[in-house]
Amino acid sequence: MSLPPDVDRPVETVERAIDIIDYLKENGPATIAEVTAHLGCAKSTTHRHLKTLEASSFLIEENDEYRLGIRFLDYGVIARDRHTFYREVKSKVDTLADETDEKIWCAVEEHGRSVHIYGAQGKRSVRTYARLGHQNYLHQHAAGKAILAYLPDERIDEIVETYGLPARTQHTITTADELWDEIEAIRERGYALNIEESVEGLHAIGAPIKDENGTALGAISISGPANRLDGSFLREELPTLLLGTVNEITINLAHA
Amino acid sequence: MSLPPDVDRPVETVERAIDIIDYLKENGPATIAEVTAHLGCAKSTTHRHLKTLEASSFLIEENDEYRLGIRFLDYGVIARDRHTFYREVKSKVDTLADETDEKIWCAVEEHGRSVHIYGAQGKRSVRTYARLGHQNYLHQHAAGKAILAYLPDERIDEIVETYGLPARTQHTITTADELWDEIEAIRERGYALNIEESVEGLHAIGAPIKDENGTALGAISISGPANRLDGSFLREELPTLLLGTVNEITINLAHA
DNA sequence: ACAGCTTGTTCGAATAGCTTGAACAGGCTT
DNA sequence: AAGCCTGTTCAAGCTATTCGAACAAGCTGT
Repeated sequence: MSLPPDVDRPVETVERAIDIIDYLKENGPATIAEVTAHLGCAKSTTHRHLKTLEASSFLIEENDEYRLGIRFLDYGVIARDRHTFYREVKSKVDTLADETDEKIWCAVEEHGRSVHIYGAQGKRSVRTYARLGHQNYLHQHAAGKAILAYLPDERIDEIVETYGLPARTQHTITTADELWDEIEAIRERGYALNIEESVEGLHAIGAPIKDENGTALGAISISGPANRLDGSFLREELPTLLLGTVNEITINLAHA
Repeated sequence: MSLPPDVDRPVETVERAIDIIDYLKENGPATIAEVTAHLGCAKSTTHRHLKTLEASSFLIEENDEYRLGIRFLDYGVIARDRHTFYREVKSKVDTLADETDEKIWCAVEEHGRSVHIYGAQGKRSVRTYARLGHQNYLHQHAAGKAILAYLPDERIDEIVETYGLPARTQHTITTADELWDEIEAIRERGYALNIEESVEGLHAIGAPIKDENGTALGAISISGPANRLDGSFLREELPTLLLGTVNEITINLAHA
């Protein structure tokens, strides 16, 4: 139910419009001809679709090229602001960034994947592929694994079955057995570690934000270079700090 | 050309999908029944549309209600990052916020309206209706007026004709004559003032970021309470600071 | 406990409208 | 000036959307 549904008879015309949007997202601004070649339909069809999407400012035409409109930000920001704990989390994430000087992310789960809804950088924080709004596989990073470990077991199975366990580095968990061992460990510790599983040379720690039933709503992670985030700093100091923060958030949520 | 086009024969099925998305944006999560009532079509039609949009994670179903997916953030952030000067502007905006302790916004123009693509708050900064991604009328605020003043005259006419000059407060400019006088003044000064024209008790100053032809690509604004942003601070110190920053950005853009 | 209300979902038939492909207008280059 | 690109328009055909009824399932209240 919380995975993208297999629709029996989807609205194909809308699927085509989404295809256009996704193409422009992946490939940047494009001409009608380019989009037509991608869709494999008549040029006039593409034209009509592009103009329809442009009328709502989802697309913008510039020099005979179409690109995504900044309008998408509006929808995204509204979706984010409506998340119950976004406001709660934002200030705590900022504080953590100040205290640790590292990169902090807050991620939520949607359709069995994680999306970064807020990030704050400390003074020394690294820049990785991670980006606001970016979708990730749950098993590939600290916040995702923290979320995964606090979902119902059947849900975990569903997710693994749907998406598989694609690798990102040579340290990424790629088998169900490894994953269940890891989940076991996370549940005992209360937090997840990412030891170069998403990016070579990057370590991270993640802890879940749970609802009243103990199910994960999202997670917060601290990430930084492997040499700096290591030893007792990674396995004692940071966990204490992070779990404290997450605990505060959970309590505030329970009384909201 | 840079206004939302009047499409002769739009793809009505896509327009319906957009209508659904807009409804959820305005009204928050809704059930199929509620969306159906809004659309005025058969329940099965709504169902098929919702499921199609959910399959692409644009919508998320939770407890028999549909809401906007955080996925929109992804598209919005990508659209923003592709703007030539976003990176350039971001660090400067952060610096301005530190230096002034006030709220700084960067806006770009799309389809004759302005969209906030980045904002930074100083320690004392106020919170207004302004929001990341929010669309505004150009004539209603400082950044918008700064953009408007540095568009070609015909373009200004087009925009006024399309959107009119709706008021927001009793100080908002509402006639074309007033607007042209204001534009004249902005062009002479090099920056725009907003004296309670968007929010009662709020003053702001805005300056344009121009391309090599002198046409506005966007603008940066500083806003704060009327009592603090006033007198020589508003009309001398802040303009010097803002125009300096904007000038730096323009130079950097010219050599990018 | 059962009836009556919801809710979401499925399916066949009809027709609305999407797609097509050709033709047109305009701007470049050759 | 001819050719070849663009983007755009239009009529005709047929696909796919829409409709409305029927179904399953979950509540509510009698």
